[in-house]
Amino acid sequence: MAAPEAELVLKWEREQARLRESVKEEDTEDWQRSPDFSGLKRVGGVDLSFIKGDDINACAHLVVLTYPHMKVLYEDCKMVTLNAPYVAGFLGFREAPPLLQALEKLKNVQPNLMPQVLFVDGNGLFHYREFGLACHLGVLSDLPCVGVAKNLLHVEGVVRSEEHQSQINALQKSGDSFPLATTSGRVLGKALRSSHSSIKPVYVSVGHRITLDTAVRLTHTCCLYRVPEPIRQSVSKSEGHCSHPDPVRIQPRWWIST
DNA sequence: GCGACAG
DNA sequence: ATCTTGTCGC
Repeated sequence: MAAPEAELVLKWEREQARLRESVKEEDTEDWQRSPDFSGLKRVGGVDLSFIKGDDINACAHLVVLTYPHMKVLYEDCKMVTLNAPYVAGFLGFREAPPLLQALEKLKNVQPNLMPQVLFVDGNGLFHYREFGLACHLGVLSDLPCVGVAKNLLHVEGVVRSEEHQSQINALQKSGDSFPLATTSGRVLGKALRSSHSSIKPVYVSVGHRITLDTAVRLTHTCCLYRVPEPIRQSVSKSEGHCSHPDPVRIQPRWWIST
């Protein structure tokens, strides 16, 4: 019951190591060098959303927004069935295939709307083996990608310690950040206070074809709220565009006595 | 040894 | 990831 998982994980680890070699940690686009990102017109976001008791069926969502105004240019949502289980550290094998399909579809129907950078819900290089979902999608699509996680993954000495909490408390204003350094000293990501109204940071890391500093700066400019608009709109738009098993219904409020 | 562990 | 309910403040 638990045994077959081990071989799969070994196979996945080898695959991650192989794909890791293709990750580009540099700014490969002209707009990335510009102080105000001039030349950047389209930013994308991808996400999978689930319904309560079901962890194999999901809605794969892709949105493309204008930059810098964050107006919707394109949105696509499709119900998919996932083949791989959720295992922390191997999100890519579960979520990348349907998201790549969505990108492929966009390329076929509206190639002119292909995003110049993609925001991914999850980590990039800030990962056990420096190959999170954002790297996985980046390498396989060859699109610049930024990983933005809402929760801290415990990577090589980076943990939710009192030290970490005090660093969070020191983030005074939107745009402030601190590096996430492993025991060996390598900075794999940054915790960013992305909005004025939220003290809880997001964890930004390189997915592909972008530097960490550019990724953090770009993420900040795409945030109206804590979560960058491309990802936030993917999440919220999934309702109403995907088929839900049951329509909303009124529940009897049994706790009210009459 | 046990638990922690993106979505 | 997803569920739930109220509460607080601008």
